[in-house]
Amino acid sequence: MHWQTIEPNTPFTQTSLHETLHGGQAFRWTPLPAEQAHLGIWSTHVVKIRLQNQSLQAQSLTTQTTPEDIRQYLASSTHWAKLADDLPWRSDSHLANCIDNFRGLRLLKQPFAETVLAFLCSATKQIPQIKVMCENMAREIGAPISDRIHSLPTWEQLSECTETQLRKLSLGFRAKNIKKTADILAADPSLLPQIEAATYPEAKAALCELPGIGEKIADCALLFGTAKYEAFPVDTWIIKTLERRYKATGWSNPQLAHFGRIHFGSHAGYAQQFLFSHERASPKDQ
DNA sequence: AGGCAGGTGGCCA
DNA sequence: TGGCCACCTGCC
Repeated sequence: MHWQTIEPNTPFTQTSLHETLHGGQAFRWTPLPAEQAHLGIWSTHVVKIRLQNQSLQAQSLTTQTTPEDIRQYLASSTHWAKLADDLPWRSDSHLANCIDNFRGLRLLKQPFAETVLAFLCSATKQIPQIKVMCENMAREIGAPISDRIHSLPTWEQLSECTETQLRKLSLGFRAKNIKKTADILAADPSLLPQIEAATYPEAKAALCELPGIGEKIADCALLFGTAKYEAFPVDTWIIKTLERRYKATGWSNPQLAHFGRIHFGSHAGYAQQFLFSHERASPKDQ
């Protein structure tokens, strides 16, 4: 059990690492202030991460976890600085400011099935509540993987629960959607892998067929779970940003999504994450 | 005490 | 299409 270097000369700053792990892409990370580190859980992995002297280091608490598993989750081989430079910040001073404030921010590549589940929980919920729902599902349904730590349940495991059981996990009205989606996904285990392999428009259309998944949740699942960076989730935060800073007052959500794709380009979802982080951190700042 | 929160789906003009 | 509205739950 020791610290291993995951990325020497990492582009992360403490701020952008923190925002990447705790800013609403993933819901199973805990800050460890005493160690200046972060503890996270995905799939069957339990990992501590810290930034020290421009080096990103990790410690696996599960024996089967390799540095390559961690690099894949963190999308370490993606050239994030180049992706950010390709965004239209030269003609968009607000975007330039957001990129500056969160230099090194990136999009995680989480297990797709877990991302779909977490964002099915996200409807009209804030991050702390989504975390509680994920922990409840893991504790009560998921498989144990480490000392008092459980994986998120698989869709197969969820399909074996009743809606009533799920409601006890403070999922609220989301329980019905999760149950119905679980029945569909358990009956066809190839569906999510097929969606992940499809193009963005095909994948989004297929996801929106599932109960409780509309455009916003589909875009989040594709952006954070399949690395399809053209996905541009239109949520309450980005609506506020586009209204106030891009003068898009009174626009419909599809109009806002269209604007995002046109203005920010093929990696609009990456731009969205910078705007989202900035808006969340300083909603009133001009 | 009541409104609101990283939405979606149904219903009605 | 566009505008309600219900839907669980917890926090301010």
